Amino acid sequence: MLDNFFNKLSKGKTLTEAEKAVFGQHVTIKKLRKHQYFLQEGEICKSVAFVNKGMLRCYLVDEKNNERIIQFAPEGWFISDISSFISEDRSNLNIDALEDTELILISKAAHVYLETAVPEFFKFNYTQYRGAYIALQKRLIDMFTLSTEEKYTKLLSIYPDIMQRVPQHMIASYLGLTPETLSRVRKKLSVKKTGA
Amino acid sequence: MLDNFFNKLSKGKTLTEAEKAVFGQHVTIKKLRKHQYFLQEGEICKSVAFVNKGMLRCYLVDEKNNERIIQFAPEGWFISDISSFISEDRSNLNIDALEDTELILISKAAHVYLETAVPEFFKFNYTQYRGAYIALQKRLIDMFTLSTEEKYTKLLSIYPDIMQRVPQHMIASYLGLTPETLSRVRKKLSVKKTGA
DNA sequence: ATCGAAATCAATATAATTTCTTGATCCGCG
DNA sequence: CGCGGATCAAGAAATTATATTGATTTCGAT
Repeated sequence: MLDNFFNKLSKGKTLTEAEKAVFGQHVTIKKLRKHQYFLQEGEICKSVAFVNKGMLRCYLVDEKNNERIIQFAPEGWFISDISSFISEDRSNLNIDALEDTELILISKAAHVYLETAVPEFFKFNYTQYRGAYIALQKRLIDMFTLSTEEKYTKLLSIYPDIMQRVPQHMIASYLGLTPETLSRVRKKLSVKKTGA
Repeated sequence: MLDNFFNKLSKGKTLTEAEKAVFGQHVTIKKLRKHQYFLQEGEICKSVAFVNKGMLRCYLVDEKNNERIIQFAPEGWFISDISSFISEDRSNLNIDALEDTELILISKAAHVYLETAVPEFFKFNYTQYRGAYIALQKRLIDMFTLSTEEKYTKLLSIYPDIMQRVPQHMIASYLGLTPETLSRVRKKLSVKKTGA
């Protein structure tokens, strides 16, 4: 059940059976159907979720009422509104399932406990946040420097798997484009390849 | 905003403006998208919902993993797992939205308060439960005594509106039939009408 | 034991909804 | 001005949900 989770955590090192057991006791499984929310605007985010199966998206709703996608999270990824999780105030993000999904939830208490009880977990989180920070910074820079076309092709090359599973209009939303514009960019690209 | 709600409550009598204001303070609005849960198995039901717009269904999942629909709730109806609401233990029912829906939620504290503060509300609930009890008893009797065909036609005649808005396989589930069987019953009926 | 009502299994048809594309037009900015 | 992209509107294409049908099986009541 928790195998994917353990593999992810112990990348490189291995967890002892005792440590695995500790996780087993502090973690809960939750299944979401497609479209179901993990977190809704206004709620306090009570846990960090490891995606064991399926896929989620994290988005916010802007003034004009369109959904702006911040992040996708397929199997093997963690997702949460860390800000809300840590400071325990109301989230302005929404996180919902793009497919039927299975999550492994780590509550705040569990999180705190596990970080001390399993040093490996602490280190893991450290690496995780640092990595996430770096990735986000890159994304920000790309947003400033790349052309729309480049943003899209780069995205494709980094997450080809995700891009296949997600409807185009969500990719557009992730890139900050309208679906129409993305459709046209794709057409242009395919012409490039096909033609001379 | 709360007009439908007040109309329903004050059927016959009229609420004073003061009373309406009291309601306004103790009640919250919640919007659900199609498919979204109001209550999920395992949770404690924290409020009674008045359906202001849209429609919900209440169902349980049986041993064989099929959904058995207990109740539909279109606009103007109340829905909740009263058992869980009153005794505050985990529900084994699921309630979700069949359409985009707007609910008016009455928390337990609000419910208790309002019943004393607004005698009209107390009486209303009294009538409501009594009526619900009677209706349920009738349904039970019908389940025992009517043929499948009769159950279906009776359902149609009592809730023609609901039957139109709900997919057939859910009606089948409500009647305890497979979708195939219901489809055949309907065919037989239409032949009856059309033919000689 | 057997008849009939309904379940089950499998395939297909139909309908509804989502997703994608395209054209026309407009808008802001360097 | 001219470019990149938004907006609006209409269709097309694809996917998913819903409904029907036939063949076969199960099971309780006669």
